[in-house]
Parts: sequence; structure tokens; C-alpha cells
Amino acid sequence: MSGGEFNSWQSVQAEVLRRINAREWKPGDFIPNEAELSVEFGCARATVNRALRGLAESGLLDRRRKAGTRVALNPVRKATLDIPVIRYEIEGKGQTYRHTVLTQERAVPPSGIQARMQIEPGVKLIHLITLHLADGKPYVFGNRWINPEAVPGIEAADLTVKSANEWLVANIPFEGGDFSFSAMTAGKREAEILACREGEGLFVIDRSTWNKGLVITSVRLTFAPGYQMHTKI
Amino acid sequence: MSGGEFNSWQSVQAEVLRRINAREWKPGDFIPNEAELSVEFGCARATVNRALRGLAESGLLDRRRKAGTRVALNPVRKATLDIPVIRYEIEGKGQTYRHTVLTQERAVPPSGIQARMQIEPGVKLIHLITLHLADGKPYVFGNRWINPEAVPGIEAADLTVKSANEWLVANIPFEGGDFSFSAMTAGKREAEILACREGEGLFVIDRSTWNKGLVITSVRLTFAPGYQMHTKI
DNA sequence: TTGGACTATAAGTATATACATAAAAATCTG
DNA sequence: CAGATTTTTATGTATATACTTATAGTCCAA
Repeated sequence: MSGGEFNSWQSVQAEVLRRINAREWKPGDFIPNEAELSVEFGCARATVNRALRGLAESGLLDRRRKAGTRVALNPVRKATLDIPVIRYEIEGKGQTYRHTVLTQERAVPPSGIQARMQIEPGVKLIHLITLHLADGKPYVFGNRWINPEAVPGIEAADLTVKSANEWLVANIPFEGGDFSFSAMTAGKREAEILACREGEGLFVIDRSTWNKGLVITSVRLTFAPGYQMHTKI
Repeated sequence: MSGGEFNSWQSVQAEVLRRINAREWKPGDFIPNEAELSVEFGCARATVNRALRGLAESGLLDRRRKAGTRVALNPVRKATLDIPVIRYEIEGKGQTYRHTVLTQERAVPPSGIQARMQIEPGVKLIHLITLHLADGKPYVFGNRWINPEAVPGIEAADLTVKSANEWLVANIPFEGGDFSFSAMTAGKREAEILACREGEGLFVIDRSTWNKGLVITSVRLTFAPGYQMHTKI
């Protein structure tokens, strides 16, 4: 072979992709090793490595040392989705953003939150209910618990000016977070706040962020009807 | 500085992350260029490049040729989520999987589907309603349209044995897909199929996949109440 | 003052080489 | 023959070097 010249990792990747799609290399098949491919493609092994690594990261190839590289059997595709700050999301659509703090208090969290945030029983957290509006219409409301232990300076911050989320991302570093996406049924409270009917299906994001083993904050975002999250692979 | 030795891209990445978290490099700041960092860290520029590229991919750094590298101002964090085949998802939880085809027909799609799949008006597609069960209980139901034009062999396939999704991922290569996640309110039909109450909030995934410019299939997955998608960053 | 050409710069990439590491396969040992 | 040990091998990574490419910034001319 080696009719074509492959002198960039992108072209190598494209060719490998083509072979997978054309079923020249079928799911489960081992493909030639990097050394062989680099000879066939007329490029350095590092170039092949770069190309294959990308495909492995996206779940299309399985690679193991010594064993080799094979086309993934069950293509668990990985989609990446952007988690924007709500203000940017709204302003990005050309709408005006506003947010209001409905309540702010110190309180002992319910047991679910307590467990998720790994808080000792009886410890009080900051509890914040906020509403974000797009063009004046309710967009999403947030039910947020903040661990003041993990967030120096939060007491002094005026969260009515900048939203808690924005204040946190701007001031408190974090290592990771976890997200869950689900749906709920609008109860009386949600219907009131989001100006929708009781019983409507609402999109919900639960998010916790942590740093140095301490959970900083845990928030449930309940979106007004019609909200969609979008991504592609 | 250069007190510590950084001889792996992971350690360089960790150190850069630490500086960002410690606000030594603040959001919006330009950080030293690769050449300078490689001197400071006592490693090759390629190693620094590898480290920074990873952080840029995850949205924490903005990199532009000539301009340089800066700490991202609005940290649009990118979460990756796995899109598994439903059978694996269910079996992975230790439950038994079963699926049934409720209806299968050829029909002209509604205009929304027609537009999304870029189908000429009046062309008939394969329309498939399926239900996936976990431990015998309704888990998700799929409302799927398949473009037979793009899927050779679909007519001959028995989709009651293998689910349409599995058949497609096993037999038809695809280049990309797009996903949207949302919530809906259970109507009479959904309530019946999923054995839930009318008016419950349900999690919905709409997915289209394409190859060579042709949309292969478009499906709406409506999940039984309680379904959650999970990811972390 | 604008707009196009030029230049300097930082990231992006390719390559040969060398060594590290995980793990499959082969070999040795009790 | 089971279990431990060694060998082999494919991927993973580091490095020096060289070249490519995008583009911010500058300069000059219309």
C-alpha cells in the first residue's frame, strides 16, 4: 500500500477512521501496531500515536500496552457538553439577564444534602434560593447550599449583585464537580416561581463542586419548561 | 524558582493547575509561554505543550498562536458524558434487559422530523416504536425514524431480536450525531407505555445520527420517572 | 484614517531517538 | 502442574531539533 502520503496526525486519524467506517477494520479487530502503521503511512511513530490517542479518547479504539490496539466493540461514544454560567448562556442568546435572591438564610440542610456534601449533622449551611430571568421571564431557579467552611469570604459577599454561582467561580477554585441531569414534575412551589403550570415536566440539573476533599456547594437548578441542553459528537 | 523538578507532563499539568487554583495566575492573565515554562520546569517544550493542551481542551486555558496562553476568563467547563447502548446501561446495573417492538411501519414523518432529517416531503421512512425494560419494568421507550436510503439492509433485519439501536451501531458506520436533553410531561400515551402517572415529568433525549451528509436515524428516548444521567468533571 | 503588506512571535506539529511501563507470553521452579 | 519469575512487546512518554502556521502588531502608502 502506502500509495498515499500521510504527513500529519490529522490525515492519519482520518485514514484510520475511514478504515473503521469502511469495515476494513471491524469492531473487535486488532489493528496493526504503531510501528507497522508508521511504516505504512510513511511517518513517525509519534504521529501515529497522536492520531490513535485521539480516537482512543473518544472511545472508538481500545488501547492496552503490550496487547495492542483494537476497534472498540461497544462504541460507548463520549459527548462533551459545555457547562456555562447561566448569565453567559442567556446573554449568548441575545436576551437580557437578571437574577434575584428569593431567600437567604443559615439552616441545617436536609439529610440528602447533608450526605452529599459530607456535612456533620446539625451543622448549619448557607441556603440560597435564587431565580434567574431571561428577558424578564423566569428561566431557571436555583436551590443552593453553600458550605461556609469551604468558602472564606462568602459571608461578606453581596450575592444579590453577582449571582452565587458567578461569585463562586470567580473567587473559589475547585477541583471537580459532579452533575446529574433528570426531570421532575412541577409542584405548586415550582409552578409559582417559574410561572408555569403545576404538573409540567421540568429539566433539572444537580451539581456539586468540591475542592481539597471539601464539598463547596451543592445546587439544584430547575429550568422553566422548554429548556434543552444540546451537544454533538 | 525551579526548585521542583517536573519531568512528566502530568506533573507540569498539576503544577499549572495548582497555580491557577492558588490564583497565582488569575483568570484573564497571560501565563509564560511554552519556551519560558520549559526552562522553568526543566523539561522539554513538547512536555509543556502536552500539559497545556490538555488544560486547553478542558476549557481551563485559552490558547492562540502568537497571542499566547491565558487562563480562561469564563470557565466554560466541559463535561464528557458517555452515551451507552441502553442494553449495556441496564445490564451494567445488574438488571436483566428485554425490549419489545410495539409498532413498525413505513410512514411519512411529521414535519419536525422531516426537517431535522432533511427528508423530501412525502418520502416514507421506517417508523419504529420500541420499549426497553429493566427487570421487566419499563425503562425507556423509543420513537425512532430510520431513513432506509441511508441504511442498506435494514429492511431485511429482524429488529425484534436485536434492538434497532444495537443493529445500527453494529452495522452502520456514522460520522456524528447530535443530542438534546430535555424534560416533558407524560401524556396519556407515555403514561400507558411507561406505566407511570399522567402528568409526571419525564427525561427525554433526542438524538440524530448522520453519515456522509445523510441523516441515518432520529430517535426520541423517553425515560421512565426517576431516570438520571450522571457525569463529573 | 484606513487598509493592505510585512514581520515577529507563540503555538502547533513532525521526527528520530531513547527509555519507561504495563501486561501478555514464555520460562523456570518447587 | 500451579505459582512465581523472566522475557518480550506494544503502548506511553521525554527530548532536541526543526519547521509550519496563525495572527498580533507594526509600518507604510493611498
